[in-house]
This record gives sequence, C-alpha cells and structure tokens, in this order.
Amino acid sequence: MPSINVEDYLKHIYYLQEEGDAVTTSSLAGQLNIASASVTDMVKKLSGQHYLRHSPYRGVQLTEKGRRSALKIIRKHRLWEMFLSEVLHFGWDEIDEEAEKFEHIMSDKMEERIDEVLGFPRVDPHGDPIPAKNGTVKNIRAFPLSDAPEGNSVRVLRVNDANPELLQYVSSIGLSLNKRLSVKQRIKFDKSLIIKIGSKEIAISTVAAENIFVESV
Amino acid sequence: MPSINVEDYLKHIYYLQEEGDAVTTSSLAGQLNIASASVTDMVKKLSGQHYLRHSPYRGVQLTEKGRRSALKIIRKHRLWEMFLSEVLHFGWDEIDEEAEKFEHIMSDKMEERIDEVLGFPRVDPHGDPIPAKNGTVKNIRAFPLSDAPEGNSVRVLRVNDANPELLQYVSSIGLSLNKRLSVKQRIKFDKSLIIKIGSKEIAISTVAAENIFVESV
DNA sequence: TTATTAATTTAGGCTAACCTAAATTTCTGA
DNA sequence: TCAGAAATTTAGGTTAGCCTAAATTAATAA
Repeated sequence: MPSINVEDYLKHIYYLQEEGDAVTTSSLAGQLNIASASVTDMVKKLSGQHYLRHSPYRGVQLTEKGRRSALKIIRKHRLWEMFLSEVLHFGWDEIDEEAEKFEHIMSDKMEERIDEVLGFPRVDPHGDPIPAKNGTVKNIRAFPLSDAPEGNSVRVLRVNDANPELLQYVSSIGLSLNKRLSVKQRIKFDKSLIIKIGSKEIAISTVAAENIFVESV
Repeated sequence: MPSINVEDYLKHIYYLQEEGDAVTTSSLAGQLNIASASVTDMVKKLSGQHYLRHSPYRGVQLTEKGRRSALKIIRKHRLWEMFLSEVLHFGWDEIDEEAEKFEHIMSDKMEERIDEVLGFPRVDPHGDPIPAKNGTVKNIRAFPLSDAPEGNSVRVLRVNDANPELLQYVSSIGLSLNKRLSVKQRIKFDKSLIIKIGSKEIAISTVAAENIFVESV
C-alpha cells in the first residue's frame, strides 16, 4: 500500500505528465511545495519501488504500476469532489481542497458506495474525467477558450480547478459547465477576449481564457 | 491544531477516563497498541502542551483543554458514523473502523454540513451520545444487560462498538437499538442469561450481556 | 567553444513517533 | 516489612520526509 506521500507524488507526476512537458525535479518540487533536494530523495525511492523511471538530471516517467496507482487516487479524488458537490452542497471552488485529504483514506468499499449513490458519474464538477476502475480515462477533446477564433460559438467542457478564485470568477460572470458562449472579438494588444454569454458581452483576460476549455458548437 | 496522533491519544484517554478507572501508561499503550515507553514520551509532550496532567508512575488526567479537544474528535467520529450508516448504508459493524480515519481530517465546515443533512442527531448508530458543539455530552442512563435482574423487562439503549463481531452477533439474534427484551433466567453456573425477544428465547453469554446497555421499561 | 547560469544531486541534519533493553519506582503478599 | 514482581520511565536507536549548503552536471548565450 503506497503511503499518503507516495500517492501525492504519483498524482502530481501524472498531472505534469498529462500537460505534455517533461517532469523535472523542480516542476515536481514546485507542485508539491517542497525543496528540490527532497524530491530527488523520494524519486530515488519511488524508482526503487518501480513506480517510475528516473534518468538523473533529465526527469521522470511513470511506469505502468505508477500510472495505475496515480489513477486510483485521481478517481477517488474526483468521486469525492462529486460527492461533496452533489450531496453536501459544497461550492465548486471549495471541493478540490477538501478532496485532497479524503482521497488518501477512502476505502475501496466507500469508493464503490459513493460511485453508486452518485449514479456512476463520468466527469467531476469541473469537467475533469473520472478514471474508470480498470484504469481507462476518457479523453476530453476540448481546447482552451484563448485559442478560439473570433466569431466562434463554443460550449464550456472543463474549467481548471487549481485556482478557487478563477472558479469563483467564472461563476460570477454566469459561466458554468455546458454553458454556451461566442467569441465577439480578440484584442491583439493584450490578447484578452470579448465574449458574449446570453445577451451580455464581457471582457475576459487571457489568463482566465487559458483555463476555460471548450468545444466548438 | 493537534496532530492526528495527539488527537488519538486524547480520544483514548477520554474513553478510559469515562470508564472510571485511573488512566495508566499501560492501559493507554493497550488501547493504542504501542509500547508503554512510547506512551511515556507522548504523555510528557502532551503534558507540556497542557492537554493533560501527569503524575509520574501514577497516571494521567485530561485538563479542560484536553477534554475539549477529545470531545471535538469524538463528535466528528460519531457524526461520521451516523453519516456512513444513514447515507452510505454501511453496516453498524463497519462504521467504527471507517470513522477512525475520517474524524481527523473532517473540517469544521463538513462537520456542520453533515450535522444538517442528518437532522442534528443526538446519538450515533450504536447509541453513543454525540457531543454537542459546546462540549456538552448527554449522559445515557443505561446499565449493562448482565446486571438486569431475573424477570426484568428492558429496552436496548446502547451497544459497545469496539467489537464488530459482537455487533454482528447482536444483529443476528434480532436485537437493535430500542428493541425490547426480558430476562427469563440468570444461570448461576456461568453467569449467562436466557432472554426473550418477541417470542424467541435465546441464551446469551455474560461477555455479550456486559456490552449491551439497557434501561428498565 | 567556452564561460556563466540554472538545474540537479549529494552530504549532513532535523523532527515526530515509534521501538527494545535497562534502570527505577511502586505494589503485593508471605 | 521487605523481597520479588509488575509497571513505568530512561537511554539509545530507527524510519520517513523534510531541510540547507555544497558539489556536480547540463543548458545557453556571447
């Protein structure tokens, strides 16, 4: 049984790997908010236990064993977020932090019960896919709103949950999962956007638009 | 904020104190399943933080601060048991173990949400009182079934939750909270009892009878 | 190409909880 | 009452994760 710490390392490595870049000691240290030297230690340990491969000075890559462990935790995390949202009525800006702790102590039995109670959901409240028990993850085919061409009509599929303030902001302008909007204008100067939601036109910063993922519609 | 370990010590000290006997190093070590020497270490630390008073070689006593911390944890534990039972339909023999982990990471906000969802329950699924937020605990006036005189009619108010097998056994003979029964006969030889539940007569061991708490009716 | 900078690893330490073995104190029963 | 047994504490050690500072390797820009 991996320790809570090991689980956190694996989860963050998986996330970084998903973003496409190489997973380096410092990117991991950044995610976990600890010193790089500590990461090096742990990475050696995890490599010894075959959770990942480590080329010194180059980076890290999950093995199949590591990937499976990471997905188990991510599944529990997202199911628990869903539960907090649906059953205990927590806001979508609160659930990520709460779930950080629970994912590690949720028994497999509780995972199943919650899955049942929720009706076997496929995505969490931010639109992130919930990995299946067999390790499959649905690929969400969405691109960042910041890449949408002028005039495009799109639908919100996912919002990055890493930043509670972003989530609050997104709610406050009337956006949520599956809402439609269109890109009125792309401002060259600062790369911000003017979007139209319903009848309202709203200016949105690049940074926000980079964290809202949409599909054309 | 007390650590998970500190919380566990305080909780078990509270339980032992409640049983009436002096709380000794070895009784605590027994509860926590660790060596006595380790308990001595921690007790010194907790005494330094004014959670308890320690007379070397004599025992330990919670301070008001320690009592309050213990009750906070016990409240979370019992609310969580209730939630597992009512919402996730876990059996009463499973919930204690599950709750052991959650009590330590449940935020105050989640505690309140769960309290609400459950309708502000006063007792947990084993009949143990749920301490109020202000630190009050309702005293359950029940005596062990093993003390009930022959011919007495009683009602089950509480069952000791420390032993899952006992709980399974109690269910299997048709007993649960608030069920009525009467003591048909007390067997002198081994101090076991014959009780009548509905129309069934059943022999029950002393050890079981000592862990079922009832009131006369 | 090479010198500087940036990233990574190594070395040496710390802390919280645990352990065993040895020393000390308290309890108990003849 | 006092000697042996039982309980407790002290002493010294372990492990997992973290840290800082120093040494090493890789990347980059003149």
